[in-house]
Amino acid sequence: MAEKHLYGAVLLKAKEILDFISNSETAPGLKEISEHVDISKPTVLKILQTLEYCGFVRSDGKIKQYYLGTIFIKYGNESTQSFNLVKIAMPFLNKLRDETTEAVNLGIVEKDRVVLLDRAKSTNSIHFDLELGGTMHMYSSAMGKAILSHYSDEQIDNYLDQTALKPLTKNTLVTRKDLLNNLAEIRNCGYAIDDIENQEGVYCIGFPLVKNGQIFGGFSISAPVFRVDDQTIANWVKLGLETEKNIVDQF
Amino acid sequence: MAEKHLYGAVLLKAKEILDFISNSETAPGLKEISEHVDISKPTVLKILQTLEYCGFVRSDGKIKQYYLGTIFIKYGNESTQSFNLVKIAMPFLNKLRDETTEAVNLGIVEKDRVVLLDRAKSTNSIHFDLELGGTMHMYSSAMGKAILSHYSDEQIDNYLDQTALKPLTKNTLVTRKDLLNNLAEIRNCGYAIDDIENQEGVYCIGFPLVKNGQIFGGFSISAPVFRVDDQTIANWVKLGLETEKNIVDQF
DNA sequence: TGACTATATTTCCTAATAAGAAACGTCATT
DNA sequence: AATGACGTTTCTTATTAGGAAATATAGTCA
Repeated sequence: MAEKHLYGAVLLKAKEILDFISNSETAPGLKEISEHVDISKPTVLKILQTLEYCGFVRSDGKIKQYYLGTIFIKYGNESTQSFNLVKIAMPFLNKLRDETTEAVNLGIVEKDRVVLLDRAKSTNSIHFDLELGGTMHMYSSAMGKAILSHYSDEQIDNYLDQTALKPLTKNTLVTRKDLLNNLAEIRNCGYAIDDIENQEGVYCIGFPLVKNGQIFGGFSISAPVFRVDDQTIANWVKLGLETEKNIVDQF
Repeated sequence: MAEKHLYGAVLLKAKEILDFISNSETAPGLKEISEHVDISKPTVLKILQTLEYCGFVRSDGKIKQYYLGTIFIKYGNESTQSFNLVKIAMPFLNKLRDETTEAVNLGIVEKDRVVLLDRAKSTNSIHFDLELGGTMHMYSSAMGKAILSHYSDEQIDNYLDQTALKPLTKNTLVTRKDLLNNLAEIRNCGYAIDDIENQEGVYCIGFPLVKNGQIFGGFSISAPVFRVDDQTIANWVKLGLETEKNIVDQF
């Protein structure tokens, strides 16, 4: 858990607890939390009580169940709004969603992963939603590859040295060579294709957001693969590249 | 700050710091944070470093500026989704937004305040958005009054004893008598009106969500007052009451 | 109903952690 | 080159944290 000498042992424990609650399918109780984060029940209880006092968790029932507190809705919204990129890009991305009817996602890279900052939801009844604030690998996602393609050779090497290319679907690019070739193509054509490389059944086209050689984010159009054909792709690419230009001009 | 004997002094401090960052218009630095939360610079620094390690804050620049971390986008989304109410109500509220073109807000009460869980944004170019996760007083907001009207007399007394009725606009109901009369009306007609009582220029109609005598939330239609007239209100009330019924039936 | 089980909560003492004054770096500005 | 404004490090004392074991409380089943 710890790394070097970090102050605030309680904070690190609180983080473990919040993450565990966050990742639980069903709201956990004290015993379950205590077991999974490997901290004694009394300590976990005391931390949970303080977290609840702070509004970081809320609890229900006699045999208590813990949920993440509503204050995170506020914090999350503020984190999103702290990115100028979101304010600038979303109007264009909403328009792109209207034009394509498909989900349009906006992200940045943080610690080698793509973080989904905001999105415009698909208007189709059958669609996949990415979770806000969720993360994806760069190597498997359209947005990630679009961004990665604008890294320097050294940065790419660095990324690849630290990242295991695990297959997420049967199409995931898992060799350095395949990925590097793909990145060269992307650099050339200006957009990235994720043909069911990141998630079963999902096809994405990703675009980088670059100004003065500086990459500051990316966006993607995301659709169930059965709604995708060559003509559609050509249209989405055209619309996406226009959108990209509009966002970069405003930035 | 503290109340009783709470474990985790560092957590309480971290909360103060996060709240200060959250409430700052512009991203603050160490000195500014230290001064405002009244904790020494070294201590604040150490807490910030741990918060950054946890992903709770991110920082920029040499003279550092701190922002809320993107992990809160994830936590916030999960907090929202942990309410079944959101999953059930939002499809109906999106429909209501489409029918009215105005902002439709969904909330619950937490610690005597209305918390905005989710919303459907107005499709009009001129509109006010409530901030996700933001809170409002019950006494001044349509949603709050709609919910309060379903409290027992004792609960209402309790609320009023603990709450100062401060005027937020010139229309805010600031006397116990006026508010109690209004609550009686609301109980009678089934919806609440906020006629610029909570925020300048904003008119809202609020509806309670009640099942088996149990109030579990509320929603409101919210519009700039210049778009509101008697006929519009009558229509919104009708649509709102239908929506209310649909949501309660599903709950 | 009463015994049993599973979970939450409290107690209490030792070991570990936190706090902040003061000194030190670092950068930008003039 | 000097100034000022901030971030960072050091170090010592006072405070806080941790968890074993005991206790309380709710739910379940014979």
